[in-house]
Amino acid sequence: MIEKILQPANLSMACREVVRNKGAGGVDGMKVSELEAYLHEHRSTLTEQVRTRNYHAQPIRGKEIPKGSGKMRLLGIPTAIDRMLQQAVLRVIMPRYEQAFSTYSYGFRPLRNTQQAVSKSLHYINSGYQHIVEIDLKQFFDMVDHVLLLQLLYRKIKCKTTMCLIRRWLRAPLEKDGKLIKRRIGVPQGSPISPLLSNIMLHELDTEMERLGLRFVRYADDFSIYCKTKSEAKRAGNQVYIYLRDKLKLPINRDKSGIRRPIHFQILGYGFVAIYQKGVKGKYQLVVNRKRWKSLKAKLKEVTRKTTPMSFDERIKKLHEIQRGWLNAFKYANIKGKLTELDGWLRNRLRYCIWHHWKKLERKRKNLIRLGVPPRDAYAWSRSRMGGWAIAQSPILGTTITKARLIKRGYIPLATMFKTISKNTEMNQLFPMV
DNA sequence: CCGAAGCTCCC
RNA sequence: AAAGGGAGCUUCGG
Ligand SMILES: Nc1ncnc2c1ncn2[C@H]1C[C@H](O)[C@@H](COP(=O)(O)OP(=O)(O)OP(=O)(O)O)O1
Ligand SMILES: [Mg+2]
Repeated sequence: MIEKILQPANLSMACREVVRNKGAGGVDGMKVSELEAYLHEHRSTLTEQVRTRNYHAQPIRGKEIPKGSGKMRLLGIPTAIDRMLQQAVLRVIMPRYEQAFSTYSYGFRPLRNTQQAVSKSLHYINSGYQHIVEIDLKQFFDMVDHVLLLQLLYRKIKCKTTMCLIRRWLRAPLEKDGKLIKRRIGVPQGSPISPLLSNIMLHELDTEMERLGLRFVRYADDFSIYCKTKSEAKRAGNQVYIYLRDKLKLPINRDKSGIRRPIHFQILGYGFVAIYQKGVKGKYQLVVNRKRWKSLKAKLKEVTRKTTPMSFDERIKKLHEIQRGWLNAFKYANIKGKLTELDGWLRNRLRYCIWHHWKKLERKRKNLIRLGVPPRDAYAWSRSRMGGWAIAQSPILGTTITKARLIKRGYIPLATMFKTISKNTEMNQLFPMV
């Protein structure tokens, strides 16, 4: 197996992956842009070192980054060379595991996405499984037990050299502000193979849940179990909790875990609301959760700030990029109404930018006249002492810089873009060609 | 089919 | 600065 890993073609592809990620360097300071040259020069000595098990993984560089809620996430950044070798290993061992993994596991896996996970969840809920055990593991990557993991790995990987390589990556110390820290547990958040390793660990959990006959969806360390009754849910949650604690040595995150009804359940950025319709009872549909709406709004706000120096066309272009990306991520949610609401707000933001862009009183007056305001009123409004945001919401801009005019100018509202995206994906599902 | 850039999302 | 795995979309080039 190690020969397959070290094959020139495999190494080159591994190298390319690392280079195109454009990540920062590790403890040796080698930039990813220098990696290709390094490989050309030292490929034979490197591969020989690996083959003879004389290759020693370098320490990983520790770097704290903020994660949403004021907490920090400790990244473990391996050197460019280690990242390349890990990519090479990954490309070889990933397929061997893929076939074994559960169909209900969706995170970190090729050809699988959040949409599939969420659809499965919605399907369970709408089939009457509405007591949901939600579990998130505490500090998941940091808590993975090396010994246990290596045992699990050995079941499939009999190649000593490959195992040796992986063991050394797990054992590699973490360098943080000049000090080397020994690690006995944890897969580094930042190593190319870590996500796969984490799935190998939790594959055991998947197997156990399947054995218990549970309906579940797992996305990395975030998983949910769907039950018909509350007592069933309690029992399932307890069994799984015990299994994680005793067999896998993984603690759960008590705040993010519990038993929920669909309306209070959130998964992968989505939420659920009851379908309000005659003759339909106990069915739910997908919406986007509050947090994601907030972050979208914040992003749109950022590019429609008068102080952000950008031309109107640049703003539109930027807005479209953000809109397209976000809408494609949530195209399966029922969010038309909310989008229309946001569109109203966004139009006012744009009016605000335009008004501010006119700057001079005279220009304001002339532009208002050009847009059909009687000269007297135009004069009065142009001298108004109201703040920009108040003006933007006032009827004067609403009737002059109209929705139609904004659209003519090239702006595509969220709701419109959403419709187009939905239509296209619908078409693509019917005719998967083109 | 391959490559570059950009944007979004999940963990 | 800040790493990684995965998914989606857009534009451009071969
Ligand atoms: N940028 C990232 N965002 C979220 N998770 C990441 C990221 N990179 C790697 N991961 C991996 C490592 C995490 O252990 C795992 C689960 O993420 P998450 O539940 O958000 O944090 P956590 O389990 O490390 O801490 P917590 O105790 O807050 O749940 O996903
Ligand atoms: Mg967690």
